[in-house]
Amino acid sequence: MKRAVLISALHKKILRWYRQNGRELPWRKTSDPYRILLSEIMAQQTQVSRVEIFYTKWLAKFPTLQSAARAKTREILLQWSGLGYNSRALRLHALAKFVVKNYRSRLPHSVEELQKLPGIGAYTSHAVACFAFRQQLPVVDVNIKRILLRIFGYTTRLTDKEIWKLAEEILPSGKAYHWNQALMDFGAVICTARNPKCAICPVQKECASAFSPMFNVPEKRKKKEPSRKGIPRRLYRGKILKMLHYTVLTEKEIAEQLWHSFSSRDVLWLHNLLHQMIADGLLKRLRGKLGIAE
DNA sequence: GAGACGTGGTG
DNA sequence: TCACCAAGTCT
Repeated sequence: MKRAVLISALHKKILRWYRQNGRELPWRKTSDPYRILLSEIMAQQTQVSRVEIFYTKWLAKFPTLQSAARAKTREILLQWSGLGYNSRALRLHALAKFVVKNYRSRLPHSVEELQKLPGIGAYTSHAVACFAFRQQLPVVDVNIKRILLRIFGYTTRLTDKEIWKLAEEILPSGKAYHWNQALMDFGAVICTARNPKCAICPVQKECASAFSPMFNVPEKRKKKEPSRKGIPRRLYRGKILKMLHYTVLTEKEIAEQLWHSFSSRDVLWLHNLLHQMIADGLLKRLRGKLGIAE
């Protein structure tokens, strides 16, 4: 099949699938760049079904970029609590303050300017430029990457640059918004990471990997993450942050809440962890105790 | 560029 | 059960 014919078929079939099966998501009904940005930040490494809940709660508390900019760090972290990757909340807070102060509360439109803002990388900058400002740009997230690699049958590793180039090449003229949204839904529902639904896939005939037994083989074995007493370090960070939402504690008091018994080496380990959380802007020291950052 | 970063769902 | 996975970014 000629490439142009293949791409045309993909456009037609995937866009039709999307019209019939696309998810109804709150940020697809708004043109407010702040709301669209919020949804994209929240969706980073987070399932959309969980984002919806936090998105609604957040907007009830911080309906505008200005209101988020004015908020205390404690309120920001409290609203984010439970969603994960708490640094995203801090970066969004910093972004809001910066844009209110330097850009008259208006988000920049260009990918280049967006990407200078905290918490916005390649994916989010393109997503905001396309979804909020309707620019004809490709978007590459984990879904779209997976779909493209499968359909075009790439077995060798592609660099990020090559994937983005491919995404740009197949962008249907004038339909970037719906195409990008369609691909992400398609990846979440049909072309899933494990057990993709090839049997009901609308582009089964166009796909180089349909029914491939190579699915379900993890790409790379993840190296074990740092942990203490069998509990990953990042879980400690989450627990500690929640502990300190409404109070301040000494390092010893934190240790007592974490562990039934602990050694001096455990205390040193905890001290270093807290030091890192302070460096990350999550916590601060006050009168010998730890609390949420200002 | 590999590793760190939260939390909850899933096969 | 438990390792993988989820609209990535930063260092």
